[in-house]
Amino acid sequence: MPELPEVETVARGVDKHVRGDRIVHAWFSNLPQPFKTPPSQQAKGLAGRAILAVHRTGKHIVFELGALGKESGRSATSTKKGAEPAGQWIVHLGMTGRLLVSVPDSPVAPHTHARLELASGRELRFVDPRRFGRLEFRELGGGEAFTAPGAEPLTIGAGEFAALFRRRHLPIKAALLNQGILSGVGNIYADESLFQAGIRPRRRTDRLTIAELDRLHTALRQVLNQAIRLGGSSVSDYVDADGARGFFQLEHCVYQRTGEPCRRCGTPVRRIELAGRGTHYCPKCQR
DNA sequence: CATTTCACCTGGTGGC
DNA sequence: TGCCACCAGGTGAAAT
Repeated sequence: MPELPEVETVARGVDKHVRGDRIVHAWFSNLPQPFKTPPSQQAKGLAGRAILAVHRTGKHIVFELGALGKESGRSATSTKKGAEPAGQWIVHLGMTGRLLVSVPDSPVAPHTHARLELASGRELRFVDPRRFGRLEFRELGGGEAFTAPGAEPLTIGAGEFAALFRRRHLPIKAALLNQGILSGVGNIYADESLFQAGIRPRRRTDRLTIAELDRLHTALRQVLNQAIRLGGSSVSDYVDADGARGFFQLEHCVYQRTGEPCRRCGTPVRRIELAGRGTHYCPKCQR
């Protein structure tokens, strides 16, 4: 489910509900799959922490956590401004992960792998049927704060953007999906931005002109920003922190529209396989 | 090295 | 109704 716009939507929603709250108790399933840090270690690490803020980096949701101990840190510690995060909880949603803010007595969905009980009485739940998601806890002694490996698509400039692709020899779609180059772009927004830019997914990055890379830079940011405004794409089961669906799927021009007429020229949308992923494009509008 | 393929999982859909 | 093939928002390890 989750690419940059969906992850951004979830992170904003979670932040709104849990910023300033405190984790009273954390429960984790004991399956091997969705844990980058062993569940027992996460449970111990999270209990008692204040949640300072929640934000997105690439496709990761990062919880900035306060220092442990000092019950109800109201007195002495409250005066120091901008407390440094002492730990981080990092959530990657994989394909089917959901992060939901619930009331504690609401029914627990199948495939719930984490439940964080909060001081406010709310409960934060991580649900992930396919278990491609990842949960990680980091103690921040000195450094080691999480950073996404690739460039942020929404803030990168046109020149830097073009430079990312200059001397590579892979299809542009494969490059867009590579998180080490750009972080946050996935299958939907790769296809949609290439359509907006009029570029075929198989074109090799080192054969694209500066003008084409400029178009792609503009198209990508435009597509991502509009998707964020619409709360992301709910293709099958994606929902935000409140369980609400997004609406950008109604704006898709090519993604999962195989055989349907191109919204611009009417030519049937074509589907190929590229980099192991279903890839959709208009053979007339994209060259 | 850089690039490509495949395994990791569950569930929904559509054909027969 | 059941069975089966195929598809799905991602990514790291293995192969080329």
